[in-house]
Amino acid sequence: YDRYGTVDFSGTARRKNATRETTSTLKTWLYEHRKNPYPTKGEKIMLAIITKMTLTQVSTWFANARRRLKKENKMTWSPKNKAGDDRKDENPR
Amino acid sequence: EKESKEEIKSDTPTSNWLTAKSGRKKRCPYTKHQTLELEKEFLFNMYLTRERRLEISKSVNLTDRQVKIWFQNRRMKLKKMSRENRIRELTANLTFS
DNA sequence: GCCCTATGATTTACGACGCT
DNA sequence: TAGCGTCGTAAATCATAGGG
Repeated sequence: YDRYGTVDFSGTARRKNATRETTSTLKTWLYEHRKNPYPTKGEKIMLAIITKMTLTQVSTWFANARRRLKKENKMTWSPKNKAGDDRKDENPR
Repeated sequence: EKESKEEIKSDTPTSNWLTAKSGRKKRCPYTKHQTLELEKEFLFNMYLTRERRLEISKSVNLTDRQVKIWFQNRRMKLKKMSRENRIRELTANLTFS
């Protein structure tokens, strides 16, 4: 228990769901890039800034979104190579 | 604290890991005991020698490869936590009055 | 308040690439 | 080449916000 720092101490960030605006922004990006829903690091940073989320949260959001879309048979992109992933064109690392 | 039935066979023990076709191995959550042992070792050293890794894998009943990957993932987790703490501190000093 | 389940985060397991 | 390193991700699982 207590995955986040302290057990409720007024002010200790407990997980919060994304706001409607944030979800809307990310869903829009996802839909516009449905053929390749893998934002590059630069794109993630941009999305993180406009949604006021952290880079990690943006990555997690996309990972969950892709997987849940796939589970509902709504995968609109090519399966990506095997598992794990594939190179991300622009400045890979 | 009773660990109920620990160390249950990890589906594919010694039998194979590569013999039966190469599907990706299904994720198998480690027991509290296994995690605790790995965590203790990590506290001692973040990087394992081949010998040490072999000993550990035997003691927690995981494959050599699983232990190697566990340490790799653990180091990534540590790096992520450090990053977050750094930013948290920075933000706190900026916001605190 | 008491379930639920949708959602964000964490835990295993790899593939691709790096370096020695 | 062998072999272990990091990085990004998939998939499964976990924890709990939040709405009925």
